[in-house]
Amino acid sequence: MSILLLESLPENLRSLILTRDLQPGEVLFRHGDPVEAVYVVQSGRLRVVHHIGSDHSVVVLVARTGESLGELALFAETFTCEASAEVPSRVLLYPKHALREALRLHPDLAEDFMRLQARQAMQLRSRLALRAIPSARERILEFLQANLPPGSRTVTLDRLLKDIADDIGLSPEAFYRTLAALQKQGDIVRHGRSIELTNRIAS
Amino acid sequence: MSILLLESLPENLRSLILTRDLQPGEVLFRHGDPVEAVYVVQSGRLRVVHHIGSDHSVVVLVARTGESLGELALFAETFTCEASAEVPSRVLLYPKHALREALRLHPDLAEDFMRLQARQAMQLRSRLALRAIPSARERILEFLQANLPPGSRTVTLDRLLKDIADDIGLSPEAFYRTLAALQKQGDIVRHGRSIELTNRIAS
DNA sequence: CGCATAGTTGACTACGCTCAACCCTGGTGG
DNA sequence: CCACCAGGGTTGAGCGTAGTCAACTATGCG
Repeated sequence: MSILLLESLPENLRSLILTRDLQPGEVLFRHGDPVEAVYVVQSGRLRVVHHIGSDHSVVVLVARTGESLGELALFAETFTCEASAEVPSRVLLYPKHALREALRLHPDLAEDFMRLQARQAMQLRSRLALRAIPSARERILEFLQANLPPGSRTVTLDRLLKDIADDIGLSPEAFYRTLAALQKQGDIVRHGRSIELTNRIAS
Repeated sequence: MSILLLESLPENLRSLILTRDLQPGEVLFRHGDPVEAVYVVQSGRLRVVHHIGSDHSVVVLVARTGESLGELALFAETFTCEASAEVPSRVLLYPKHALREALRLHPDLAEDFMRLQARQAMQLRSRLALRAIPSARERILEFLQANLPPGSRTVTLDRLLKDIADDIGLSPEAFYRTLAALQKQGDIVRHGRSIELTNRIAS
Protein backbone atom coordinates (compact mmCIF):
# COMPACT_ATOMS: atom_id res chain seq x y z
CA MET A 1 0.00 0.00 0.00
CA SER A 2 2.04 2.85 1.25
CA ILE A 3 5.57 3.32 0.12
CA LEU A 4 6.45 2.26 3.66
CA LEU A 5 8.32 -0.64 2.22
CA LEU A 6 10.81 1.71 0.68
CA GLU A 7 11.38 3.87 3.69
CA SER A 8 11.91 1.06 6.12
CA LEU A 9 14.30 -0.59 3.76
CA PRO A 10 17.84 -1.60 4.68
CA GLU A 11 20.46 0.62 3.07
CA ASN A 12 22.03 -2.00 0.84
CA LEU A 13 18.70 -2.94 -0.69
CA ARG A 14 17.63 0.62 -1.18
CA SER A 15 20.61 1.27 -3.37
CA LEU A 16 19.59 -1.52 -5.76
CA ILE A 17 16.27 -0.02 -6.65
CA LEU A 18 15.85 1.13 -10.22
CA THR A 19 12.99 2.96 -11.86
CA ARG A 20 11.17 2.53 -15.12
CA ASP A 21 8.85 4.87 -16.99
CA LEU A 22 5.84 3.69 -18.92
CA GLN A 23 3.59 5.27 -21.51
CA PRO A 24 -0.17 4.70 -21.41
CA GLY A 25 -0.87 1.16 -22.55
CA GLU A 26 2.74 0.10 -22.22
CA VAL A 27 3.22 -3.32 -20.69
CA LEU A 28 5.36 -3.75 -17.57
CA PHE A 29 5.24 -7.53 -17.55
CA ARG A 30 3.12 -10.17 -19.19
CA HIS A 31 2.06 -13.71 -18.55
CA GLY A 32 5.04 -16.03 -18.66
CA ASP A 33 7.72 -13.41 -18.12
CA PRO A 34 10.38 -14.45 -15.62
CA VAL A 35 10.01 -12.63 -12.32
CA GLU A 36 12.95 -10.36 -11.70
CA ALA A 37 11.42 -7.77 -9.48
CA VAL A 38 8.51 -6.54 -7.46
CA TYR A 39 7.17 -3.11 -8.28
CA VAL A 40 5.89 -0.03 -6.52
CA VAL A 41 4.10 2.73 -8.37
CA GLN A 42 5.92 6.00 -7.83
CA SER A 43 3.52 7.95 -10.00
CA GLY A 44 0.69 7.19 -12.37
CA ARG A 45 -1.54 4.15 -12.40
CA LEU A 46 -1.12 0.55 -13.52
CA ARG A 47 -3.63 -2.20 -14.00
CA VAL A 48 -3.02 -5.88 -13.55
CA VAL A 49 -5.20 -8.24 -15.56
CA HIS A 50 -5.49 -11.99 -15.51
CA HIS A 51 -6.39 -13.80 -18.72
CA ILE A 52 -8.49 -16.92 -18.84
CA GLY A 53 -9.76 -19.16 -21.58
CA SER A 54 -8.58 -17.45 -24.70
CA ASP A 55 -10.76 -14.38 -24.86
CA HIS A 56 -11.68 -13.37 -21.35
CA SER A 57 -9.86 -11.32 -18.78
CA VAL A 58 -10.41 -9.72 -15.39
CA VAL A 59 -8.87 -6.72 -13.77
CA VAL A 60 -7.19 -8.15 -10.69
CA LEU A 61 -5.73 -4.96 -9.30
CA VAL A 62 -5.43 -1.28 -10.03
CA ALA A 63 -2.27 0.09 -8.44
CA ARG A 64 -1.98 3.80 -7.78
CA THR A 65 0.82 5.93 -6.45
CA GLY A 66 2.46 4.25 -3.49
CA GLU A 67 0.87 0.89 -4.13
CA SER A 68 2.69 -2.22 -5.15
CA LEU A 69 2.23 -4.90 -7.74
CA GLY A 70 3.78 -8.21 -8.55
CA GLU A 71 4.54 -9.12 -4.92
CA LEU A 72 2.48 -12.21 -5.39
CA ALA A 73 5.11 -13.41 -7.82
CA LEU A 74 7.97 -12.95 -5.40
CA PHE A 75 8.06 -16.69 -4.74
CA ALA A 76 7.21 -17.75 -8.27
CA GLU A 77 9.32 -18.20 -11.38
CA THR A 78 7.09 -16.48 -13.88
CA PHE A 79 4.23 -14.03 -13.85
CA THR A 80 0.74 -15.38 -14.32
CA CYS A 81 -0.83 -12.09 -15.19
CA GLU A 82 -0.13 -8.95 -17.11
CA ALA A 83 0.47 -5.39 -15.96
CA SER A 84 0.22 -2.26 -18.06
CA ALA A 85 0.03 1.47 -17.49
CA GLU A 86 -3.31 3.23 -17.68
CA VAL A 87 -1.63 6.63 -17.72
CA PRO A 88 1.99 7.77 -17.96
CA SER A 89 3.65 6.15 -14.96
CA ARG A 90 6.89 5.53 -13.16
CA VAL A 91 7.55 2.42 -11.13
CA LEU A 92 10.27 1.41 -8.70
CA LEU A 93 11.85 -2.00 -9.20
CA TYR A 94 12.70 -4.08 -6.16
CA PRO A 95 15.01 -6.88 -7.30
CA LYS A 96 13.49 -10.20 -6.37
CA HIS A 97 16.50 -11.93 -4.84
CA ALA A 98 17.68 -8.97 -2.87
CA LEU A 99 14.19 -8.43 -1.51
CA ARG A 100 13.83 -12.04 -0.48
CA GLU A 101 17.15 -11.89 1.27
CA ALA A 102 16.11 -8.74 3.08
CA LEU A 103 12.84 -10.36 4.16
CA ARG A 104 14.81 -13.14 5.83
CA LEU A 105 17.07 -10.73 7.66
CA HIS A 106 14.57 -8.14 8.82
CA PRO A 107 11.52 -9.36 10.72
CA ASP A 108 9.93 -5.92 10.66
CA LEU A 109 10.19 -5.79 6.92
CA ALA A 110 8.79 -9.29 6.66
CA GLU A 111 5.87 -8.35 8.84
CA ASP A 112 5.14 -5.31 6.71
CA PHE A 113 5.27 -7.49 3.66
CA MET A 114 2.84 -9.98 5.13
CA ARG A 115 0.48 -7.15 5.98
CA LEU A 116 0.78 -5.98 2.43
CA GLN A 117 -0.07 -9.41 1.08
CA ALA A 118 -3.06 -9.63 3.39
CA ARG A 119 -4.34 -6.28 2.22
CA GLN A 120 -4.00 -7.31 -1.39
CA ALA A 121 -5.89 -10.52 -0.73
CA MET A 122 -8.69 -8.58 0.94
CA GLN A 123 -8.96 -6.36 -2.09
CA LEU A 124 -9.20 -9.43 -4.27
CA ARG A 125 -11.99 -10.69 -2.07
CA SER A 126 -13.85 -7.44 -2.38
CA ARG A 127 -13.53 -7.64 -6.13
CA LEU A 128 -14.84 -11.17 -6.06
CA ALA A 129 -17.71 -10.17 -3.83
CA LEU A 130 -18.64 -7.33 -6.16
CA ARG A 131 -18.92 -9.77 -9.04
CA ALA A 132 -21.35 -11.80 -7.00
CA ILE A 133 -23.91 -9.03 -7.40
CA PRO A 134 -25.79 -9.83 -10.60
CA SER A 135 -27.71 -6.61 -10.99
CA ALA A 136 -25.84 -3.77 -12.67
CA ARG A 137 -27.67 -1.24 -10.56
CA GLU A 138 -26.76 -2.81 -7.25
CA ARG A 139 -23.23 -3.57 -8.32
CA ILE A 140 -22.59 0.02 -9.29
CA LEU A 141 -24.05 1.36 -6.07
CA GLU A 142 -21.90 -1.04 -4.10
CA PHE A 143 -18.86 0.04 -6.09
CA LEU A 144 -19.59 3.71 -5.49
CA GLN A 145 -20.08 3.19 -1.78
CA ALA A 146 -16.86 1.21 -1.57
CA ASN A 147 -15.00 4.11 -3.16
CA LEU A 148 -16.50 6.84 -1.03
CA PRO A 149 -13.88 8.83 0.85
CA PRO A 150 -14.60 8.39 4.57
CA GLY A 151 -17.18 10.85 5.78
CA SER A 152 -18.15 12.01 2.32
CA ARG A 153 -21.04 11.27 -0.01
CA THR A 154 -19.19 12.13 -3.19
CA VAL A 155 -16.84 9.97 -5.18
CA THR A 156 -14.61 11.39 -7.88
CA LEU A 157 -13.90 9.22 -10.88
CA ASP A 158 -10.37 9.88 -12.04
CA ARG A 159 -10.40 7.15 -14.67
CA LEU A 160 -12.13 6.59 -17.97
CA LEU A 161 -15.66 5.37 -17.48
CA LYS A 162 -15.06 2.48 -19.81
CA ASP A 163 -12.06 1.41 -17.72
CA ILE A 164 -14.22 1.47 -14.63
CA ALA A 165 -16.90 -0.50 -16.42
CA ASP A 166 -14.30 -3.06 -17.36
CA ASP A 167 -13.02 -3.06 -13.82
CA ILE A 168 -16.35 -3.92 -12.26
CA GLY A 169 -17.28 -6.39 -14.95
CA LEU A 170 -19.92 -4.54 -16.91
CA SER A 171 -20.06 -3.58 -20.55
CA PRO A 172 -19.49 0.15 -21.01
CA GLU A 173 -23.02 0.54 -22.36
CA ALA A 174 -24.59 -1.13 -19.36
CA PHE A 175 -22.50 1.10 -17.13
CA TYR A 176 -23.47 4.35 -18.88
CA ARG A 177 -27.07 3.36 -19.06
CA THR A 178 -27.34 2.39 -15.45
CA LEU A 179 -25.60 5.55 -14.30
CA ALA A 180 -28.12 7.52 -16.33
CA ALA A 181 -30.98 5.56 -14.79
CA LEU A 182 -29.65 6.12 -11.28
CA GLN A 183 -29.38 9.80 -12.07
CA LYS A 184 -32.94 9.93 -13.40
CA GLN A 185 -34.32 8.10 -10.38
CA GLY A 186 -32.55 10.55 -8.11
CA ASP A 187 -30.23 8.06 -6.46
CA ILE A 188 -27.12 9.86 -7.62
CA VAL A 189 -26.24 13.30 -8.90
CA ARG A 190 -23.45 13.75 -11.39
CA HIS A 191 -21.43 16.87 -11.86
CA GLY A 192 -18.70 16.17 -14.36
CA ARG A 193 -16.44 13.47 -13.04
CA SER A 194 -17.79 13.40 -9.54
CA ILE A 195 -20.83 11.51 -8.36
CA GLU A 196 -22.81 12.33 -5.29
CA LEU A 197 -24.89 9.68 -3.60
CA THR A 198 -28.19 11.07 -2.39
CA ASN A 199 -29.33 10.28 1.11
CA ARG A 200 -31.85 7.82 -0.25
CA ILE A 201 -28.96 5.45 -0.80
CA ALA A 202 -27.40 5.88 2.63
CA SER A 203 -25.79 2.56 3.49
CA MET B 1 -1.60 -25.51 1.62
CA SER B 2 0.20 -28.45 3.04
CA ILE B 3 0.38 -29.01 6.76
CA LEU B 4 4.04 -28.03 6.36
CA LEU B 5 3.39 -25.15 8.67
CA LEU B 6 2.77 -27.55 11.50
CA GLU B 7 5.76 -29.77 10.95
CA SER B 8 8.26 -26.98 10.67
CA LEU B 9 6.88 -25.38 13.77
CA PRO B 10 8.97 -24.46 16.79
CA GLU B 11 8.31 -26.75 19.76
CA ASN B 12 6.81 -24.12 22.05
CA LEU B 13 4.24 -23.07 19.47
CA ARG B 14 3.34 -26.60 18.55
CA SER B 15 2.31 -27.31 22.09
CA LEU B 16 -0.22 -24.46 22.01
CA ILE B 17 -2.26 -25.85 19.18
CA LEU B 18 -5.79 -26.96 20.00
CA THR B 19 -8.34 -28.68 17.86
CA ARG B 20 -12.03 -28.17 17.28
CA ASP B 21 -14.64 -30.42 15.72
CA LEU B 22 -17.46 -29.15 13.58
CA GLN B 23 -20.70 -30.63 12.33
CA PRO B 24 -21.89 -29.97 8.78
CA GLY B 25 -23.11 -26.40 8.58
CA GLU B 26 -21.54 -25.44 11.89
CA VAL B 27 -19.85 -22.05 11.85
CA LEU B 28 -16.19 -21.71 12.79
CA PHE B 29 -16.12 -17.94 12.75
CA ARG B 30 -18.33 -15.22 11.37
CA HIS B 31 -18.01 -11.66 10.19
CA GLY B 32 -17.04 -9.41 13.08
CA ASP B 33 -15.68 -12.11 15.36
CA PRO B 34 -12.38 -11.16 17.02
CA VAL B 35 -9.45 -13.01 15.50
CA GLU B 36 -7.90 -15.37 18.01
CA ALA B 37 -6.42 -17.97 15.77
CA VAL B 38 -5.55 -19.15 12.31
CA TYR B 39 -6.88 -22.53 11.27
CA VAL B 40 -5.72 -25.60 9.41
CA VAL B 41 -8.13 -28.30 8.32
CA GLN B 42 -7.07 -31.62 9.78
CA SER B 43 -9.97 -33.48 8.25
CA GLY B 44 -13.16 -32.62 6.44
CA ARG B 45 -13.88 -29.53 4.42
CA LEU B 46 -14.71 -25.93 5.24
CA ARG B 47 -15.98 -23.10 3.11
CA VAL B 48 -15.26 -19.44 3.60
CA VAL B 49 -17.83 -17.01 2.29
CA HIS B 50 -17.81 -13.25 2.05
CA HIS B 51 -21.07 -11.37 2.34
CA ILE B 52 -21.84 -8.19 0.48
CA GLY B 53 -24.79 -5.87 0.29
CA SER B 54 -27.38 -7.57 2.40
CA ASP B 55 -28.33 -10.58 0.38
CA HIS B 56 -25.38 -11.63 -1.71
CA SER B 57 -22.39 -13.78 -0.91
CA VAL B 58 -19.45 -15.42 -2.63
CA VAL B 59 -17.45 -18.48 -1.79
CA VAL B 60 -13.97 -17.13 -1.26
CA LEU B 61 -12.22 -20.37 -0.43
CA VAL B 62 -12.88 -24.04 0.04
CA ALA B 63 -10.32 -25.50 2.43
CA ARG B 64 -9.70 -29.23 2.41
CA THR B 65 -7.52 -31.45 4.55
CA GLY B 66 -4.14 -29.85 5.10
CA GLU B 67 -5.22 -26.45 3.87
CA SER B 68 -5.49 -23.35 5.98
CA LEU B 69 -8.03 -20.63 6.48
CA GLY B 70 -8.17 -17.34 8.28
CA GLU B 71 -4.47 -16.52 7.78
CA LEU B 72 -5.54 -13.39 6.06
CA ALA B 73 -6.89 -12.19 9.38
CA LEU B 74 -3.64 -12.74 11.21
CA PHE B 75 -2.92 -9.03 11.14
CA ALA B 76 -6.49 -7.89 11.57
CA GLU B 77 -8.68 -7.43 14.62
CA THR B 78 -11.84 -9.07 13.37
CA PHE B 79 -12.84 -11.48 10.62
CA THR B 80 -14.46 -10.02 7.54
CA CYS B 81 -15.89 -13.27 6.31
CA GLU B 82 -17.53 -16.40 7.58
CA ALA B 83 -16.32 -19.99 7.68
CA SER B 84 -18.44 -23.07 8.12
CA ALA B 85 -18.06 -26.81 7.68
CA GLU B 86 -19.43 -28.49 4.55
CA VAL B 87 -18.97 -31.93 6.11
CA PRO B 88 -17.96 -33.15 9.57
CA SER B 89 -14.55 -31.63 10.11
CA ARG B 90 -11.73 -31.11 12.56
CA VAL B 91 -9.54 -28.03 12.53
CA LEU B 92 -6.29 -27.13 14.24
CA LEU B 93 -6.13 -23.75 15.96
CA TYR B 94 -2.93 -21.73 15.76
CA PRO B 95 -3.15 -18.96 18.36
CA LYS B 96 -2.71 -15.62 16.67
CA HIS B 97 -0.21 -13.97 18.99
CA ALA B 98 1.98 -17.00 19.39
CA LEU B 99 2.05 -17.47 15.63
CA ARG B 100 2.98 -13.87 15.00
CA GLU B 101 5.75 -14.12 17.50
CA ALA B 102 7.01 -17.28 15.87
CA LEU B 103 6.95 -15.60 12.46
CA ARG B 104 9.26 -12.90 13.76
CA LEU B 105 11.70 -15.38 15.22
CA HIS B 106 11.87 -17.94 12.44
CA PRO B 107 12.62 -16.66 8.95
CA ASP B 108 11.95 -20.06 7.41
CA LEU B 109 8.53 -20.14 8.94
CA ALA B 110 7.88 -16.60 7.79
CA GLU B 111 8.89 -17.50 4.27
CA ASP B 112 6.57 -20.49 4.27
CA PHE B 113 3.79 -18.27 5.47
CA MET B 114 4.40 -15.74 2.73
CA ARG B 115 4.33 -18.53 0.17
CA LEU B 116 1.07 -19.68 1.66
CA GLN B 117 -0.42 -16.22 1.39
CA ALA B 118 0.73 -15.95 -2.20
CA ARG B 119 -0.88 -19.26 -3.07
CA GLN B 120 -4.13 -18.18 -1.49
CA ALA B 121 -4.08 -14.96 -3.42
CA MET B 122 -3.53 -16.85 -6.66
CA GLN B 123 -6.52 -19.01 -5.91
CA LEU B 124 -8.57 -15.91 -5.34
CA ARG B 125 -7.44 -14.62 -8.69
CA SER B 126 -8.45 -17.82 -10.37
CA ARG B 127 -11.87 -17.56 -8.79
CA LEU B 128 -12.16 -14.01 -9.97
CA ALA B 129 -11.08 -15.00 -13.45
CA LEU B 130 -13.65 -17.76 -13.56
CA ARG B 131 -16.40 -15.26 -12.82
CA ALA B 132 -15.26 -13.24 -15.77
CA ILE B 133 -16.58 -15.93 -18.08
CA PRO B 134 -20.20 -15.04 -18.70
CA SER B 135 -21.30 -18.21 -20.45
CA ALA B 136 -22.30 -21.07 -18.16
CA ARG B 137 -21.00 -23.60 -20.65
CA GLU B 138 -17.53 -22.10 -20.89
CA ARG B 139 -17.33 -21.41 -17.20
CA ILE B 140 -18.10 -24.99 -16.33
CA LEU B 141 -15.60 -26.33 -18.82
CA GLU B 142 -12.97 -24.01 -17.43
CA PHE B 143 -13.82 -25.13 -13.92
CA LEU B 144 -13.58 -28.78 -14.88
CA GLN B 145 -10.25 -28.29 -16.59
CA ALA B 146 -8.90 -26.40 -13.62
CA ASN B 147 -9.83 -29.32 -11.38
CA LEU B 148 -8.41 -32.02 -13.57
CA PRO B 149 -5.79 -34.12 -11.79
CA PRO B 150 -2.52 -33.69 -13.73
CA GLY B 151 -2.32 -36.11 -16.62
CA SER B 152 -5.92 -37.20 -16.36
CA ARG B 153 -9.09 -36.37 -18.28
CA THR B 154 -11.46 -37.22 -15.46
CA VAL B 155 -12.49 -35.08 -12.54
CA THR B 156 -14.28 -36.53 -9.55
CA LEU B 157 -16.82 -34.34 -7.80
CA ASP B 158 -16.71 -35.06 -4.09
CA ARG B 159 -19.14 -32.30 -3.17
CA LEU B 160 -22.82 -31.67 -3.66
CA LEU B 161 -23.55 -30.36 -7.12
CA LYS B 162 -25.47 -27.46 -5.68
CA ASP B 163 -22.46 -26.50 -3.58
CA ILE B 164 -20.30 -26.55 -6.65
CA ALA B 165 -22.86 -24.49 -8.54
CA ASP B 166 -22.79 -21.97 -5.72
CA ASP B 167 -19.03 -22.04 -5.74
CA ILE B 168 -18.70 -21.15 -9.39
CA GLY B 169 -21.49 -18.62 -9.30
CA LEU B 170 -24.29 -20.38 -11.13
CA SER B 171 -27.77 -21.30 -10.02
CA PRO B 172 -28.06 -25.04 -9.37
CA GLU B 173 -30.55 -25.34 -12.24
CA ALA B 174 -28.25 -23.66 -14.72
CA PHE B 175 -25.48 -25.96 -13.58
CA TYR B 176 -27.50 -29.16 -13.95
CA ARG B 177 -28.90 -28.09 -17.26
CA THR B 178 -25.58 -27.15 -18.74
CA LEU B 179 -23.96 -30.37 -17.55
CA ALA B 180 -26.77 -32.25 -19.26
CA ALA B 181 -26.27 -30.24 -22.43
CA LEU B 182 -22.52 -30.87 -22.40
CA GLN B 183 -23.24 -34.56 -21.95
CA LYS B 184 -25.69 -34.58 -24.83
CA GLN B 185 -23.30 -32.75 -27.11
CA GLY B 186 -20.62 -35.28 -26.31
CA ASP B 187 -18.23 -32.86 -24.64
CA ILE B 188 -18.29 -34.72 -21.35
CA VAL B 189 -19.25 -38.17 -20.15
CA ARG B 190 -20.65 -38.66 -16.69
CA HIS B 191 -20.45 -41.83 -14.69
CA GLY B 192 -21.87 -41.16 -11.27
CA ARG B 193 -19.82 -38.52 -9.55
CA SER B 194 -16.97 -38.45 -12.01
CA ILE B 195 -16.87 -36.50 -15.22
CA GLU B 196 -14.66 -37.32 -18.15
CA LEU B 197 -13.74 -34.63 -20.63
CA THR B 198 -13.75 -35.98 -24.16
CA ASN B 199 -10.85 -35.22 -26.44
CA ARG B 200 -12.94 -32.66 -28.27
CA ILE B 201 -12.40 -30.35 -25.32
CA ALA B 202 -8.65 -30.81 -25.11
CA SER B 203 -7.24 -27.55 -23.77
C1' DC C 1 -10.22 21.70 -39.22
C1' DG C 2 -10.46 16.83 -38.87
C1' DC C 3 -9.70 12.58 -36.85
C1' DA C 4 -9.75 9.24 -33.02
C1' DT C 5 -11.69 7.90 -29.11
C1' DA C 6 -14.93 8.40 -25.17
C1' DG C 7 -19.48 8.80 -23.99
C1' DT C 8 -24.54 8.14 -24.83
C1' DT C 9 -28.77 6.20 -26.32
C1' DG C 10 -31.85 2.83 -28.94
C1' DA C 11 -33.39 -1.76 -30.39
C1' DC C 12 -32.90 -6.52 -30.21
C1' DT C 13 -31.30 -10.87 -28.57
C1' DA C 14 -29.73 -14.39 -25.69
C1' DC C 15 -29.05 -16.61 -21.76
C1' DG C 16 -29.18 -17.30 -16.87
C1' DC C 17 -32.48 -16.81 -13.03
C1' DT C 18 -36.85 -17.88 -10.83
C1' DC C 19 -40.63 -20.61 -9.84
C1' DA C 20 -42.63 -24.91 -10.05
C1' DA C 21 -43.32 -29.75 -10.73
C1' DC C 22 -41.36 -34.09 -10.42
C1' DC C 23 -38.06 -38.19 -9.61
C1' DC C 24 -34.88 -40.45 -6.80
C1' DT C 25 -32.21 -41.62 -2.88
C1' DG C 26 -31.29 -42.47 1.90
C1' DG C 27 -32.89 -42.34 6.49
C1' DT C 28 -36.40 -42.85 10.22
C1' DG C 29 -40.10 -44.61 12.67
C1' DG C 30 -44.28 -47.19 13.31
C1' DC D 1 -41.20 -54.18 5.97
C1' DC D 2 -43.28 -50.58 4.37
C1' DA D 3 -44.67 -45.55 4.72
C1' DC D 4 -43.24 -41.44 5.00
C1' DC D 5 -40.28 -37.56 4.68
C1' DA D 6 -36.43 -34.45 3.51
C1' DG D 7 -33.10 -33.02 0.50
C1' DG D 8 -30.60 -33.43 -3.77
C1' DG D 9 -31.01 -33.76 -8.49
C1' DT D 10 -33.51 -32.91 -13.02
C1' DT D 11 -36.40 -30.80 -16.33
C1' DG D 12 -39.93 -27.35 -18.10
C1' DA D 13 -41.80 -22.63 -18.97
C1' DG D 14 -41.41 -17.75 -18.89
C1' DC D 15 -39.24 -13.52 -17.67
C1' DG D 16 -35.86 -10.00 -17.01
C1' DT D 17 -31.80 -7.96 -17.84
C1' DA D 18 -27.12 -7.39 -19.39
C1' DG D 19 -24.63 -8.00 -23.72
C1' DT D 20 -24.22 -6.80 -28.60
C1' DC D 21 -24.57 -4.10 -32.65
C1' DA D 22 -25.28 0.19 -34.35
C1' DA D 23 -25.92 5.13 -34.86
C1' DC D 24 -24.86 9.40 -33.19
C1' DT D 25 -22.80 13.21 -30.19
C1' DA D 26 -19.07 15.24 -27.50
C1' DT D 27 -14.37 16.00 -26.52
C1' DG D 28 -9.64 16.47 -27.01
C1' DC D 29 -5.47 16.68 -29.84
C1' DG D 30 -2.58 17.17 -34.03
